Amino acid sequence: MRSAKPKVIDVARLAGVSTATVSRVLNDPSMVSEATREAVQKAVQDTGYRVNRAARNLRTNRSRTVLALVPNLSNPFFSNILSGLERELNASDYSLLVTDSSDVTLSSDQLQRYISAGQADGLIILDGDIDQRELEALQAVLATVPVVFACEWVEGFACPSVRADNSEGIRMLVDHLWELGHRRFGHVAGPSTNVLSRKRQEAFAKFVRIRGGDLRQAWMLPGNFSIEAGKIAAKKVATLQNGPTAWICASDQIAFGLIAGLTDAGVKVPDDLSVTGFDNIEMTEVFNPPLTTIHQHRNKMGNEAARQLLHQLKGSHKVINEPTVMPVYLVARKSTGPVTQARV
Amino acid sequence: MRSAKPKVIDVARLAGVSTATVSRVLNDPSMVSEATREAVQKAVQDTGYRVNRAARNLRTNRSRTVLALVPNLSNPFFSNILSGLERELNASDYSLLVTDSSDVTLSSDQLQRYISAGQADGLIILDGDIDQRELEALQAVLATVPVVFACEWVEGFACPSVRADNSEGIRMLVDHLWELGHRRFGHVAGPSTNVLSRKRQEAFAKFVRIRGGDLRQAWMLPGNFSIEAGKIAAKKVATLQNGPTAWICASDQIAFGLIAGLTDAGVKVPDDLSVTGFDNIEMTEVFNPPLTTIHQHRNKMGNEAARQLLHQLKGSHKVINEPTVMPVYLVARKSTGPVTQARV
DNA sequence: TGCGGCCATGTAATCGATTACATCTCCTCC
DNA sequence: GGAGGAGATGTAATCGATTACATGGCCGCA
Repeated sequence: MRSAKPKVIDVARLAGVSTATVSRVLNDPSMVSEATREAVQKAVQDTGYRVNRAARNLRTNRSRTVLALVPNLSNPFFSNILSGLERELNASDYSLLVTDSSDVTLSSDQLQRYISAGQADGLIILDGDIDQRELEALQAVLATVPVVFACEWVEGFACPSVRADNSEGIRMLVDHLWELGHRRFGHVAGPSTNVLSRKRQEAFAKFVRIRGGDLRQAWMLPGNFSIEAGKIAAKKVATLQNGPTAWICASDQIAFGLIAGLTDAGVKVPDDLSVTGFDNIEMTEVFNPPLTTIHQHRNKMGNEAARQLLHQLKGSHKVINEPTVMPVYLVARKSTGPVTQARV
Repeated sequence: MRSAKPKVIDVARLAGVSTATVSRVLNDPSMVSEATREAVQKAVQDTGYRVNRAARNLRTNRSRTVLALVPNLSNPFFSNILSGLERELNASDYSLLVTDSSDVTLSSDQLQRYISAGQADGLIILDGDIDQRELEALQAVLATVPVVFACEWVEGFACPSVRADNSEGIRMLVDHLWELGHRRFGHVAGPSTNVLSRKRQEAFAKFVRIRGGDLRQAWMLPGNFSIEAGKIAAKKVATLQNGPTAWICASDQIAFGLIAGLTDAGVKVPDDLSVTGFDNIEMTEVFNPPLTTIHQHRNKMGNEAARQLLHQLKGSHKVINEPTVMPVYLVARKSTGPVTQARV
């Protein structure tokens, strides 16, 4: 082990040049003649030199680090997006800092801690549930560093975002069910404050209406994205007389809970009722019955969000505030089937 | 908006003191008289001052940041641990940097990038699958910054670690099944390179033997932690004549795949065979049948790992290389039942 | 009274890079 | 032949904190 960490000056001495030249080789090699460049690169190798990030950050006033605000780190839903983010950022030599936005009330304080302190050059927000006060803090941040929403977003907040085509996903489900003969549709929603949940619910109403299906308020049940919400909904669903033959749930978890609850109540899926989810989480495939759902490329959404942020960070400040909408795919499995004649 | 970010000097002027005093108030208030302290704190408030991390890091040669090496960020299994880490670190004003260790070959390079560059003061490794060359790089790192393993670990590598009591979990499952009357046990293992997998397999053999059960090599199937591995195992299991009546799987996913495969083959769980998982992931509860499995507090493991790292970072260099073993819990559900008389 | 010591505070060096500006060399072109 | 410009490199200022060392005031004690 070398006793002390080598510094630019050590590299410079070994290569017989000045520290400025070493720095140039590291940051913009084209400025330096080939011979010098090679000599410096060799010296870097020989000394095992690594730039001191803190020093560079101080001087350049950048951190080459991006902060991801995740609503709930322990929710597997987000890990895929994180993975996509990380890959893309690392490829550009950026690092990824993560924080749970439900943790400390995000608010100005949490954000300032990272942004004003210069710990992060940009922000990727996976959380659309931001209250008014926090939004104001965010507005202020927006003036300072680029921000991109991924997956979720806040309506009316002028800022680039990457999201799945939630509406199209619901359309696919409605069409799929329609073709199976279903005419009465029910919906179990996610949390009413959540933007994904609202979009899906709106799309549900829209496409059922377009198709000319029977749409009733009483068949649109509240919930949140949890299994528990599905179970609760199941109690209601099991008692409905002449109710929907097909239930579109705002998440796979809800669908799991709903199906589990229905099974307990003696209602069979898909024989008696069809049920669909949304997200295509890993378990949908082995669930019994395997769940018909909508797949979104969460990894790619992460990639894309990172790319958009990097794009802004690398200077071209033409910010596209138009949302980037990623395609979704219908995955038809066994939880949906032809409408039962007895129930038409 | 203030035109420029306030700096210590601005705070110092406003409070009528020197920058040194401001810094003292921020870092060790006890050194400063009460009157001055309050004046400075007020000035900090009034200016909206935030320390520049890069400058502080440069001077103190610390980053107040910890790097988590995650084998596969998109695996939900790790998100819980991350969450625990993050919470604990944030409470001590540390930040969490994450990187996917499967991403770039971790190796010296990836590590150096963070550690030698001073981007992280410590390392939390969630990945036990580290090859020999990488281990050497890691040894070198160990001399520089504290390292803690969480959940997984590398055997024979002298370094603190936090892990679940894998062996005890398997014992609980064996005992649970034994009491249900089972005497012939099978195991579907995880990847052979994985330390958790090996521990669980060893424990399986050990406790079946202790109980006096029938233990055969042919009943210990290879696999990895995936659903797919369970499905593959199912093909084999379905053909066994007079085979095990109870199957202990190294992960919940394997159990899902196994049960799904068995169901397809017309074998009923738990009527014909009992099956258990390991981990108690969220979906176990709604799976049909609900899965008997072992629960571990992944969140708390994250907390504990972070605490141990912080402990080292905060100076008390008494490193406990003894692993910290966290308790696990049996969650008995419907995938296990009394042994079928016809199969005893 | 005077000395030693403690406490609170200030002055200025320092961390390790990047980069504005200066310098020097070598060409080109009139 | 000389002005001017381009290209390569060096010198030294700079980023914004922390902290070693210096200073000054005050108290207690001989």
